[in-house]
Amino acid sequence: MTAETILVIDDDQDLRESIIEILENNDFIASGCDCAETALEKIKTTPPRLVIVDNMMPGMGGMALMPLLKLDYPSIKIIMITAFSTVENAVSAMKSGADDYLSKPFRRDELLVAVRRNLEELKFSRQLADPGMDDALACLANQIRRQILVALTEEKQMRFMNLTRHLGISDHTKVNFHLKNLKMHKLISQDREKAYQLTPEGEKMIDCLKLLSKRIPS
Amino acid sequence: MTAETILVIDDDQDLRESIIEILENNDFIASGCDCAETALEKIKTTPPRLVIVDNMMPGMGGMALMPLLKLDYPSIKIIMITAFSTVENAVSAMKSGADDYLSKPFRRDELLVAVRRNLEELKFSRQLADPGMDDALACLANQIRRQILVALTEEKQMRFMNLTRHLGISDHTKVNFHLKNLKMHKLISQDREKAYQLTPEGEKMIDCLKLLSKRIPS
DNA sequence: GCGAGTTGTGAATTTCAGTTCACATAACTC
DNA sequence: GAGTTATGTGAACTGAAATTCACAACTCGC
Repeated sequence: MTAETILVIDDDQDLRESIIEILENNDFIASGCDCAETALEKIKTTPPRLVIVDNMMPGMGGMALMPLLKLDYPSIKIIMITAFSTVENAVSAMKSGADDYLSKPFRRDELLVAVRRNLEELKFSRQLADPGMDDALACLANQIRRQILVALTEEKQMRFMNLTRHLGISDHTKVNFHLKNLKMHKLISQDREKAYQLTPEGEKMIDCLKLLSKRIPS
Repeated sequence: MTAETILVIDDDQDLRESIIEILENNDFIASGCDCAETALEKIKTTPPRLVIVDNMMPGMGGMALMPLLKLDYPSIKIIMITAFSTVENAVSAMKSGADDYLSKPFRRDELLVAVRRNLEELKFSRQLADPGMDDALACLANQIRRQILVALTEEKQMRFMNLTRHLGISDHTKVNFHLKNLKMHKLISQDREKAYQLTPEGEKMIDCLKLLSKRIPS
């Protein structure tokens, strides 16, 4: 139902218009911009689902545009296209936030495959309302529990009182409460020596937190 | 304090040992494996901070190893090295979970730069215990609020009753409570027409949720 | 202007996470 | 084996989050 809008940013008018034509012939809603600066203006009023951006442009290049875009509109997918492509360039594009990377010249079906694949990934959002996430998120929404997880990533494993002192909490039963909570959610486990350690799920959580901390400014 | 351990996975013994030597000369703790299968065993007992893996190996290749590794140990950084590198290969390596990508032959300082950069990123974890994250996480730890955010990403903007019906909630004041909550946390805003929409922060949150939903199995 | 639907507020109540306290058992120290 | 530290449990208490209810203002069609 909602429109699959795509913005094509390229200073080469021929290429830009031919990409737009290909997209429109395949039932996408596409529009174009000839430079990164006007693209940013345009996105401010009508943010697209996906952006196709050329690397080499007068003014701000695609490589500089991507971090700006990801910062303000992290859900917009970015496909970078570039003429003089090298491995180094591709790697740094992906690290700068590109979701896909195409070398010029590319075939029309290469383009369409990349576009469809990236739009498909956006559909993930349907799952977000899953009530199963309540538990996971509520479990992390507590500073002490996060501190415990962090302590265990750093020290691999710790005993009870050891951990309590490490956190600087005088009431050991409070720590115990949160340990039980984490254990119940299978984020940490305890061996015969009574030492606590992260489970694989716990490691995943820490990884999630890392991602979040990069994205939540505050 | 905690050791910066690195595992080098390469079937070429000469290259593997020379990489280990470079790393050890620079105060890292490095060890090696000659294939992906034994690497997985080894990681199970002593997980490293970072893995350097060759793409082409007899048995499981580096490209197949990465998703397995990221699934069980998402916090381990992966640097892929490969002899016959192409742009396509680099792009697909990054999409499969590589954090960096080096083409053979590489200079020792290229290797060291990549290793140091990736280990540096791991230090992010120090921030995770930040109490400022309580708010953000608590706000998301509620199904109704997540449903609202998802609805607004899909529909761009919605009025009050419209949204309430969309969620299938009979009591409109309940929805109002969560809307107020989201508004207070600046994840959504309301225009003069009284329609609600996501703020840029709200978009970031949705993006975070998307990341989480990919990683939390449940 | 009237009636129906929309959008909202504030107070009362319920629910549940988190804290604190009092106590118990194991483990270790000398 | 007496004393001390480590580890843990259960019940009572506290407060914030969430729900429900009663009501009010506003807007729109007619």
